[in-house]
Amino acid sequence: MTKSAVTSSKGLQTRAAILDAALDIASRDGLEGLSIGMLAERMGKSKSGVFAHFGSREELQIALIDEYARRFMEAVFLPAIRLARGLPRLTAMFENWLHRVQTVEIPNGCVFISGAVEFDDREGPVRERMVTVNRAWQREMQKAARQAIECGHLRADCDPEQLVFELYGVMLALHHDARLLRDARAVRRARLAFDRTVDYYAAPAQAARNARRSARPRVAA
Amino acid sequence: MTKSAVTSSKGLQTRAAILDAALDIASRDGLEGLSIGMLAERMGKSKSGVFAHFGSREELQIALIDEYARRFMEAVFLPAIRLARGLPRLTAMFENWLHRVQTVEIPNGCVFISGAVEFDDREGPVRERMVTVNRAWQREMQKAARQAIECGHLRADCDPEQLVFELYGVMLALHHDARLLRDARAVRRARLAFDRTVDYYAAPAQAARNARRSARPRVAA
DNA sequence: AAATAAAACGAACGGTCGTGCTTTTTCGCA
DNA sequence: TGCGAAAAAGCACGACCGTTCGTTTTATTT
Repeated sequence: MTKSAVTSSKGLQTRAAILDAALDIASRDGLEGLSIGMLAERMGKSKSGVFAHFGSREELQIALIDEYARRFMEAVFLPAIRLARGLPRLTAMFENWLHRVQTVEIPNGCVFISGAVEFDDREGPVRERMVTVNRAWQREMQKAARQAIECGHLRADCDPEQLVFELYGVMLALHHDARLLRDARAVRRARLAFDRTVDYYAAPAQAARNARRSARPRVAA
Repeated sequence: MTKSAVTSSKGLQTRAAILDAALDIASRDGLEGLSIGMLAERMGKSKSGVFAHFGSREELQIALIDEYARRFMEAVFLPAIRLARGLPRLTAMFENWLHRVQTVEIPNGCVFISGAVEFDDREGPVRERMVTVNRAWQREMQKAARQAIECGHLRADCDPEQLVFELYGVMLALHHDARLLRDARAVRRARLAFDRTVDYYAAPAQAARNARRSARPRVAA
């Protein structure tokens, strides 16, 4: 369903299957916790057979990051572009994100978060890729925020980068409370924080129009 | 200076020294990235000699969590109790935290964060201890928030747990941007987010009194 | 169906891991 | 100064790690 695109010729097909299983493990145990041995065992294949598809553990990790980012963008940002620019689209992005967190990231873990923590003070291509994909989604969200300003939904003095910084903080806190502390109220807290943040940056005219807890559709793909 | 308390009889003395070096490694590479071998090499001691002080790797990790939590509380919360209850104390806590982040956590890493990510879906005593120390500082900060409400500095309808949730999100975003993305503006962003949050929850009378970016002392120990 | 290419396998390498022993060194005290 | 206890060292173990290589099994093409 969310598997990677159309496959061809056996090779790419099993490569995709490996990537799929690897994402499952890496989400749980992190990119460093993922070992080729356990990945092979889980797939009922030999270690060397699995290994050959990527050439090195590092390239496997990079492929994992790319695939995870692809799914994230597809689930969070892509469906939102069908909505009107401005606050509707920004809100939809947040809701899509929240839905993804509840359905896949809380049960399985998030590679963006574990990867960031694991590689934030380690040099090399894995770290660099991590930075790249992070910048990519941040840019996307900043663009949506900027459009909300242009539409007059958010105040002109609202800094898009600051807004995205704060919203990502909400997501990180959500992961922390939901996964480590197993606090069921975390999702509600995250929504409240989002509302409060948007409310703060909302243009006066728009703020009055916000019926405080309006309906917010999550746009499905 | 911030070494652990008074030591006695060689044994506890070297144990403290090991803990000190281990904290350095664990901050960088996480609790799982810390190995007894590299710890021994770094100290110029034998693996088994280091090992004997803790009995198991798990107990070493737990001792590390405790020591890290002790230092955190000592640096962030303890100095703040000398200030007046309410917003002054809450603000001091945040500033002390921010100072610690800049001086030790950004350069070295944070065990609370890496530990949370590493153990959030793994059962066992290490995870449990992680939860315990997390709850401890959250309770402390919630208390400060509650007092700020009682003092009339924050609105009566402000939920202390929600406030702490949001403030921790700010800290997590700070770590992310400062460590992974190496964004020097992260600290400024965190302060802005704190101001905005407190401003939002501030009681009307207090809000007017806030001269927007007032002096905020960081209370030294 | 035969020939060629791609994929999976199995065994082995050098390393590092945590941990259990036994022995040696060092310390604290009478 | 010497003796008992505590601390450190040395060594070995089984397990798992990523990786390499030669072989065998599958796919694909002629």
